[in-house]
Amino acid sequence: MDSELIAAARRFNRTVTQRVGALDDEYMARGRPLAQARLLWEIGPGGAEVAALRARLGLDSGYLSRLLRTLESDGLVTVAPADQVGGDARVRAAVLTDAGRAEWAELDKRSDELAWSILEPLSEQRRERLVAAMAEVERLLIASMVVIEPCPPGDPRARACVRAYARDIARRFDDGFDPALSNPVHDEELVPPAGVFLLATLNAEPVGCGAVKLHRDAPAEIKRVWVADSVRGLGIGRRMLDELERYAAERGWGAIRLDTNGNLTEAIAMYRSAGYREIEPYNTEYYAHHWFEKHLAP
Amino acid sequence: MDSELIAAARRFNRTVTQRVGALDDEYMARGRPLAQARLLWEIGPGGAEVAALRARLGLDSGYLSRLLRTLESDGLVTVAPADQVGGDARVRAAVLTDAGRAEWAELDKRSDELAWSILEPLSEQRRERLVAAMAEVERLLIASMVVIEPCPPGDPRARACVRAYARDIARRFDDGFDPALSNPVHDEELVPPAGVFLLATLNAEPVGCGAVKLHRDAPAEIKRVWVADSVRGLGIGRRMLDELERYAAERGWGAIRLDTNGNLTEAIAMYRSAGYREIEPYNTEYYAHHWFEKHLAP
DNA sequence: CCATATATCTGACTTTAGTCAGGTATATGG
DNA sequence: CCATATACCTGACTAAAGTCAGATATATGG
Repeated sequence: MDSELIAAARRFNRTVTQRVGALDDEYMARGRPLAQARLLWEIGPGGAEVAALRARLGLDSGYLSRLLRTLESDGLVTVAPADQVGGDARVRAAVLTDAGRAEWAELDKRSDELAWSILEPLSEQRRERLVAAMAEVERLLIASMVVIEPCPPGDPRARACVRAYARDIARRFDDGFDPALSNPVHDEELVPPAGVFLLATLNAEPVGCGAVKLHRDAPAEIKRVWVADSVRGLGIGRRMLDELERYAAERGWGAIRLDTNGNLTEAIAMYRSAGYREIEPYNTEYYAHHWFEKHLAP
Repeated sequence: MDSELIAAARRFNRTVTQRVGALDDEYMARGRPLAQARLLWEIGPGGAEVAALRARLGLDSGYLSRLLRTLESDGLVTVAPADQVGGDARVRAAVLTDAGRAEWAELDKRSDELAWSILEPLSEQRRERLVAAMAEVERLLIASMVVIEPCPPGDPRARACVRAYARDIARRFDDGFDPALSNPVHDEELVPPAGVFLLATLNAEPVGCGAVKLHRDAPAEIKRVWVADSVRGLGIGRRMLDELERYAAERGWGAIRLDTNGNLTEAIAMYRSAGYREIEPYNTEYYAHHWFEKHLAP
């Protein structure tokens, strides 16, 4: 723990978060209780399902219901069954009324004003620097908020990642990707003690995955490393790799391998920079052009 | 208003302040009501006067009193007359007890932990980048929070600035600074309509000043431009200059002048970059080596 | 000494935020 | 069709946050 870095991060938390956060709330509230204002904002011009609002704002179901009733009786919102095709009749969605839309537009305007009130006193050059630094902080904080945890491969979030992974490689491989031609990976192989499936999430949304098979009497094998576009370039892939290696090393494996397609150039660069060395083919994977191995410290 | 910059600042406000802010509060609270925790934190190991706490936390006087009673009855704090020499017997100060100090240390530790929990998931390189960007955001936000407003030259904050200004130049001039040798500036000259004194404040603390005399039938004259060390390099001096020029221009003056000492090299550079041109001496100021003038657009 | 201002305090109050235990209607797997 | 789960709801409650009108003691200028 570098105490200078920590001190700087603390100063930032204090000055920036507290002050800008308080300003933000003040601008948002407009005489209305903050919870209501936030809810109105979150519903937005396009409306939102009640469950989604609950998740995004982290509210108690009863509390949210009551807030919605208040906004409804103020004529800002209507709550009605969410009529998606073939939808679940229990699910309801909140939609802004005309008055609600006007109020939302006002909040939007005030949000712009707040942002401008921060930038306005600065010279043009400093404005640009501030915005660039803000963007950097934002991206890196997002990176630091990504959590990597074991997850059953059957979990819907895990499935969604694997599907996205398949779509991605189908687009990048020269001849597409037909799972039938590729060596299959079975769920049981990615469940302890045979292996593990790790899921990367950002605010509970899946944004990446990776798996390792712990082969008996053979090096461990990495599979399905994928990172969503939205969080690429933030070091998530590398962290995933580290976690998978650590998992294998902690269980006594001394080496770890993987195969990959020649078109995945950034992935290959990442493997090399992470200490992987190219080796002779150790399997007959149809889509593989390169095979890599890394020795693991015990 | 550049809408791209605004959008970026808004994103920052939302993601960063809301999330980090919420985390911050959570770490701070420790089962105790947040207001109490914040108050305990603000009192700090050195103690603090009640009035100072009220100002810093922006609390209602009655509310603060009650919070202090609660902390007192929890054995964390004692409130007693603030015995400064020759002090005001009404003023009271809060001081942490041993238990309070222990609790404060715990909050301090948790603050470190929170900061580290943000940095920890990142690679060393990204940590450094994040901290650098945080520092940049912080500095520029501080710059943007400085407010420049007219202030009576007799106001204690104005007096404090002028004293600091005199101390500063005394240190920088080759032969010190003796006000008796310098052309005097009287308060009445810095009060409308004869002129104006502008005060720069950061969270109500004075951090800079500047004044302009509106001479009859002669160019306006800038005096006493000073910026506190703590906010130097943030463009405050330049903003002060702009405001003074604007003040004179709006009232019909077409030119503005100033004299300065040759040792104040950054100030001279600033005048030049702001469009001032060196002219012949227009007064007999003992400490002046350079005289500048700028034409003002109507 | 008096009138007025100031620093802090107490008491009485309201609003906001949030929790928890059910209740109703719909969905789902067998 | 039944048991169980789920999505949203209502009612009853608590704690926290904040406001306001005085009360008390001290300061300050005349």
